[in-house]
Amino acid sequence: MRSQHEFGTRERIVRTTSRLIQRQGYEATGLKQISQEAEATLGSVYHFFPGGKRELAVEAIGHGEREFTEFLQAAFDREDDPAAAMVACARDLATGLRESDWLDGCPVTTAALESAGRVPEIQQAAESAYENWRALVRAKLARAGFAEDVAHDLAHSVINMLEGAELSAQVSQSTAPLEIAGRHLAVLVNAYRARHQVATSDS
Amino acid sequence: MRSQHEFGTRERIVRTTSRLIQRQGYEATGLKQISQEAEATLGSVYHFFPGGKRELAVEAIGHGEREFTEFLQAAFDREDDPAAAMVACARDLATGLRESDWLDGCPVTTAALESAGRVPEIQQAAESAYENWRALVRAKLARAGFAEDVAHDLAHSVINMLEGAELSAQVSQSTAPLEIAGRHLAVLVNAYRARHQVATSDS
DNA sequence: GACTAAATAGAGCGTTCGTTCTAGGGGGTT
DNA sequence: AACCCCCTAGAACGAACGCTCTATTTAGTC
Repeated sequence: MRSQHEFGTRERIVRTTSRLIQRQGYEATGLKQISQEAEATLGSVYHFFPGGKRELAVEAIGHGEREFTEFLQAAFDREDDPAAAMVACARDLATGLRESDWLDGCPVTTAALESAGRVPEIQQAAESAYENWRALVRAKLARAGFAEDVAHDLAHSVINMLEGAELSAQVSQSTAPLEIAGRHLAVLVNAYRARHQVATSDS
Repeated sequence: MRSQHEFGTRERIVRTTSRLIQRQGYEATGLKQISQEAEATLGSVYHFFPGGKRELAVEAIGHGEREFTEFLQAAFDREDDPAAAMVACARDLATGLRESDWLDGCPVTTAALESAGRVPEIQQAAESAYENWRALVRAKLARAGFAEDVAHDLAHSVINMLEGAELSAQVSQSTAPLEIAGRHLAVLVNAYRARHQVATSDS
């Protein structure tokens, strides 16, 4: 956070906006605050983003999408078994949330909800983020031998459960929802695996 | 929505605020808009809610909590089997969402995310809402014979999955996430039932 | 060294925000 | 009729909002 001197002005603005939107949402985040915390001026903001706040927010959501994609990818590369990977995801999500004093939830969700049906560009950026995350999970499950339609449906529920659990963890300031989510996702994944392959140990 | 002449001024203000917060969040909802749509004046708003916008928002979230509690209760009364009740919940949620042109998501979540760590009163109101909803699910599962700790954990994941799926459905303007969530919640619930009771048919 | 385009700088626009304030109506009790 | 009190009414405040505008500085090319 402190001193992002290694980044160019444009990148600094995007990163700052992404973090601010993650913590306080789209509406509560002002361009003045962004320019101050990014150590840029209002002139610079409008130079790089002539479309104003909306264009900047779309870019910031794209940044958040990339961030979480890397997070998922790392967990999937570390754990071979999909069920184990879900548990690891939930655990790491809980750790990150606690270490940020319950401030850094999903970098996309808040803006997505605020803008649903009101700011189409932002809604589309959020939809694209969710779709790409689901595709990542789907690919992981397919690689593990799950049928395509099963993997497609499971990917929806994995992302949705993680999303809901993170929201719940943030609001209740507790890691319990995410830990439970990890366990239950493993049970769910193994339930579908058991139907087509061999039985597995439970969580 | 149109013409709430049967309600008193105070009730009209609370209902309008709840609906506006549900659709566009806490920050984007102004007191002027509230007083206009509630057909009240600013003076009335401050008369009933001297604490201003925050006090009104807390009341509105409480109204949203009661609304969803009644929704859950109705589904639980209609369906005896918990797994079937989850499927019904998800289906009805999807129907309501589509019929509102994907505008009316969870009346609590948006404000909860916007205010997490910044507006304690609102965060607490949201936390209390989630806790009460979980208690309802927990009681339903306990009544169906689930052990207390199992019911406690399942209640978390049921609410979180519905929450995440509704968010996803709203952003992608599709009922698919909620339908999948209903099916998967039934599988999850039955997976735990199978461990302690008898095997059941799948979804 | 002169020319050009990119980037930075910040004053100021009109608007809207949450809030405060004082004044005015509408019934009920005495 | 006089009184009181709950409620309504809306003008006005300072602050903050997104955005526009005109300069000025910086960096690269001939």
